[in-house]
Amino acid sequence: MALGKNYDGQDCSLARTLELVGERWTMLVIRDALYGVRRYGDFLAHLDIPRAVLSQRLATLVEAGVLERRRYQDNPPRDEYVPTAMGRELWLPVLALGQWGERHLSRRGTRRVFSHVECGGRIDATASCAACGAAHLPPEQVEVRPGPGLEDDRSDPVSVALREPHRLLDPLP
Amino acid sequence: MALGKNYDGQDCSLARTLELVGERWTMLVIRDALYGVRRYGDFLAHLDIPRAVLSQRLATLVEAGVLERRRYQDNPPRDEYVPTAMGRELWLPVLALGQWGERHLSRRGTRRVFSHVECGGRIDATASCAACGAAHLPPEQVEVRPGPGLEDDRSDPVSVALREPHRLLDPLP
DNA sequence: TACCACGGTTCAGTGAATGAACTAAGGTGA
DNA sequence: TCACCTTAGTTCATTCACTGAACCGTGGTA
Repeated sequence: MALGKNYDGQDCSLARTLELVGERWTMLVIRDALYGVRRYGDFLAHLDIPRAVLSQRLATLVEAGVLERRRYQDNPPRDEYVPTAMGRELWLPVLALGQWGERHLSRRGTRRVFSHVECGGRIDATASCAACGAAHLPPEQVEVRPGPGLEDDRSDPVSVALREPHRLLDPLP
Repeated sequence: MALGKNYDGQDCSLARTLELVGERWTMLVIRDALYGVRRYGDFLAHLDIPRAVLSQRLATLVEAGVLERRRYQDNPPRDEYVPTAMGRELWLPVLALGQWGERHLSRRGTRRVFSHVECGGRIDATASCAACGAAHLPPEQVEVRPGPGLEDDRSDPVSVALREPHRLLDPLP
């Protein structure tokens, strides 16, 4: 979203949520973080987002407790951004929005397939496994792989890595 | 969201979805439509949204097939905006986002309680009934009522009407 | 005839997004 | 030692969407 991020007078959890994650690019940053993207440069390469906007979004999400900024090496000092428990719970709305788009906005086939790591069953828009019936699966138990409708010719390393099947939240190689 | 609505190069259903429903105000318009708001003036009164933005959002949503514009009286000619099947399926992501906000951004208690009309059980973020176990309930089977955390002192007729328990999609009185 | 309700459109001003250029800290190779 | 590279930003002029107030048009109503 953007431009005046406050929906004053809306005593509604949805409005509060959108003030935080409804700005332009924010939800895509969160999706990438759930996919295992952690470094500034990787978000940048994969999203084609203006650097200034990325910096601002990451700072906002860290301050809100959705992402944690964590030092992963000292020489030179480098930080990575990792979803907190609060951030991991955004998995459900992110999935629901994406699945809605798959159903209604995709003329080609499925772009990404989500499956339950334990049984291999497909996962639906409520994060439940069609095969074993497990409901509301957390991202740690979900694997993504490209579907037949994915038409992704991007050659940056992040896009290439995301074309390999991998478990959600697992950091990119 | 807003400002340059296209996330070019993102071959992702989430990005496609956000191009449509991720602009600023759009998701709140959809929420209101699911709550039973149908008329231009009612959206306007309840959301405090600039008229020009509301007009543009309604037009976009109608063109995309999320809302249907429907004549409800001829003298004078008046139209209303009603969610299509496609729009009703946005219930799940809208609920998931709202419930995330209830859990993580609400210091007071629950603002709105969703329950299963058939059994009265509470509904969770995946639209499943905690009491009878029915999963992925459609909005027609869900009732909203104010929760203890709702601190809504708005006095416009729409806010007043929405403070009464009512079934989703049922038009306001 | 005057006025009102509803559903918009128009427009000047504001402020966020964009994208290119620049900065800074630190490592690497010759 | 010097030049150069990588990563992670910041700065800044430009563009463009949002804002809010004013205006418009249609069709009742008093």
